[in-house]
Amino acid sequence: MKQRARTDEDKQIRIDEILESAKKLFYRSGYQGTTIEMITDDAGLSPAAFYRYFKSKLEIYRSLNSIAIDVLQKLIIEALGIQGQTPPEKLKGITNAYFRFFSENRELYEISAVLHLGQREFFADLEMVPLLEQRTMDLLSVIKSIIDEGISGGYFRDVDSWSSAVSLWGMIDGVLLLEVKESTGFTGVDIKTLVNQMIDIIPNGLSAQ
Amino acid sequence: MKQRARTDEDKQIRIDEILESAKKLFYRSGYQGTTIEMITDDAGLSPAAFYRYFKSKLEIYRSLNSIAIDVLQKLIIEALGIQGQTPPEKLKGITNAYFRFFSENRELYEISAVLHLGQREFFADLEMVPLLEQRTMDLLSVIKSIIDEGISGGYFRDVDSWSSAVSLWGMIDGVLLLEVKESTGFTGVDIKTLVNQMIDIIPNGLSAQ
Amino acid sequence: MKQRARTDEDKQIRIDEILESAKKLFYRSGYQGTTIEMITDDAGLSPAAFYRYFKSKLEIYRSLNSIAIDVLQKLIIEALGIQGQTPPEKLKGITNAYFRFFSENRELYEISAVLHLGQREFFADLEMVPLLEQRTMDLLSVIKSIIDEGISGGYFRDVDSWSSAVSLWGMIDGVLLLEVKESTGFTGVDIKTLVNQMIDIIPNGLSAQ
Amino acid sequence: MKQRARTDEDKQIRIDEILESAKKLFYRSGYQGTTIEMITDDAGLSPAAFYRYFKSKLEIYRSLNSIAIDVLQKLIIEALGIQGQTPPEKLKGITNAYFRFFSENRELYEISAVLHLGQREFFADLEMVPLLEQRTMDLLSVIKSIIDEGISGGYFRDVDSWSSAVSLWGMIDGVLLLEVKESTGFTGVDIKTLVNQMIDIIPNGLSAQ
DNA sequence: GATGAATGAGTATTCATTCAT
DNA sequence: TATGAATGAATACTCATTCAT
Repeated sequence: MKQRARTDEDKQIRIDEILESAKKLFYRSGYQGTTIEMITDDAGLSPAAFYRYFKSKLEIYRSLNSIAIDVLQKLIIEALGIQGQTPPEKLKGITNAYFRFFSENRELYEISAVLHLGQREFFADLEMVPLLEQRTMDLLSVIKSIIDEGISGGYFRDVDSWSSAVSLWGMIDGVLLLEVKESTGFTGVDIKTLVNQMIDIIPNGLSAQ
Repeated sequence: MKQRARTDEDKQIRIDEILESAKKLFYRSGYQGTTIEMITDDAGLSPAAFYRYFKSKLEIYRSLNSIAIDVLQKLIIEALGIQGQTPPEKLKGITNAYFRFFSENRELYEISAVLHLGQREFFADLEMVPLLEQRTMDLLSVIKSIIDEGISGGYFRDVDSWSSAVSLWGMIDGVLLLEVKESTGFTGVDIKTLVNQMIDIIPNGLSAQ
Repeated sequence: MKQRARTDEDKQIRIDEILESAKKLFYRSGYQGTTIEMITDDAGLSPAAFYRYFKSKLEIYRSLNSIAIDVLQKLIIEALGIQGQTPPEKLKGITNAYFRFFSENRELYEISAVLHLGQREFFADLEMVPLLEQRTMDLLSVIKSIIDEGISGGYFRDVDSWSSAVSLWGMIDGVLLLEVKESTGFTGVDIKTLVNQMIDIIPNGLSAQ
Repeated sequence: MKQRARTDEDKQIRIDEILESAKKLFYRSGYQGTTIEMITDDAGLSPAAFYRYFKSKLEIYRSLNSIAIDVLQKLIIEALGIQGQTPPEKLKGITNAYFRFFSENRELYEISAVLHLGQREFFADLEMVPLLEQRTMDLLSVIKSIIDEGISGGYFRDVDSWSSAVSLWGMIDGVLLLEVKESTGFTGVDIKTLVNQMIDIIPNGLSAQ
């Protein structure tokens, strides 16, 4: 039997342990492939104990999504906090921030960006969707305003800033997914190279002068 | 009771019916959300009959993946068959071919590009993965050779053609995923616009002259 | 493994076997006290097989209630079918019919009249309540019309026929419940005697002339 | 944290609080539907503390049964305490006393008369059952002696007093159960009317002179 | 004496797959 | 060949009760 969590601090530690186990296992085995028992085994608890800390499997999944969004947001804010950047530098900064999120928090990345693709079940959870959409909109707005700033500053040509922002977001995510799909393995190109390639193509394009 | 499949042709028809049902249902309900019984009900068969034609649920899923990649390959070959295209036109053609695959074969697209993300189970297969990888490599090689051709023909600047090819592939996929993730809905930008935006950005970049 | 139910007749037999097991066990152990496993063990099946025949535990419970009501109704119709009865004889006939239902179908009696007392859960099942209420109203209407007939025929004094009918129904049920509560045991009076006593008291009262 | 119960009096207060919570919750949610945690939450205690005062869930349920029968007995003694009543008046008094118990202590009524019907678990108790039976016998004896007194005093005809007593007890209970079963609702007759109807029928019967 | 964390034993239900006919 | 009945193995979640502090 696991030592009891007596203080509030102990309790938080216990919650964190469970979250950590769940994060690892969701990443490794997916949502459906992870059972409460796997999580509690990993955390050294009985399955029943899980329910003292989380009210359902979906709830812990949701918690991890929230955490993921917070982590990503913090990285992006940090990237934009550097003074005196030009709009192209800022775009590059955001791309790198997302890449950092991906590489330093791979488990959270997959949980928040990958696992629910094609799982209607999650979208049935009405609580989570608006949160995710709102956060995504926030990020897209930031990108849009950088593009606008770039256009009026003469850095970028006069593209439609909103659809460009959305499309860029998709492109970035798509490149990172290559690693998830293990395409980096069989193509023999590491993800960092691919991201850099994209960072080069997006502002400059492929065309010769 | 369904009539018996006596000839090989009958058998193929039966297989196709099952595949059709499975395709529809995997798309609609996801992999886990689709049961063998749902598939056989839809195809007008008994659950047991399923196992005469496919050895497991995973196997039919893999078959659909194979089909998907065949369809995509055919569309790409078709796009490249047009005579007298410049390399930029060819790249655009490939992008559009993939987009056609996405819009005209949405079910196959999701099955091959989305549903198994985050499902290790799928990748654990020893037989299927090399096949899929080989097919992907073929497509990437085509893109690479177009880029090479573009570079030597003075259309493109001197980028690394292989990593550019891989990275482009990811970018295209990422934009299409925006529709899957229903991001087109809440951002209010339709997928065609996003693809066009990308088709503009990839050769030309965002930068002003 | 149990022999398979191949024909429709076999299937009905299987359903009946399961119903029989469930009836016995619900009677013996109550609703909550009976598990699907107990039922299928008794019927010689696996728990999973249960769900081919009934969609849930509540559904089989509901089926048994329906059966109970049908049996009771048949007995009452039979009792009233005898020609040339006076209203007091008819009332006595109904009481005896209910008593027959009780003694010959004790399990169904408890399932339909006892088990759901004090279990809010059942009343949450919106499908069953109207059915039970409708059938009860039907029976009460029959009693009421007998009383009316008795009053106009000079057999009974001028009581309010509806509230008398309802109240009589309660009184009859209450006496039968004495057996359920095992009060007949420790009081040393058998249920038949108690019913007869009631059959004497209801028309004649306790008072001396 | 609840203050500690130091004196015996404190302890009794604590016990009463728990009983009060349990009474409310058993009535509201039934026996199975009530959890120890619900009770202790309501009483402002920890689950573990419950077990200092009661040895099990069943035990507190039984305690409430004991209390119920005490309350009922007191009301009946009170009813019979009125001087100069004839036997018919006494019988009516007892019926009204039981009705008062029902309407003024509805929670205890349901706990003692309803909730455990069909729950063998409850009757499996070796200690409680004799107590309840003894108390019931006491009440029945009182009724019997009133009937005897009525017979010898010329008020009642010469019925078997013991079986009449038992049967009357059942009839009274049956009418009250109509309210529990919510039959008063759909029949549109209130319980007071039904009880009065019964109070009229029992001495006088239905028959015309 | 009091707490609340921890758990064992349970429960209804699901589903890919097999097998008797 | 085709069927659909049958099932083993899961699996999320619950709750009375215990126990370390």
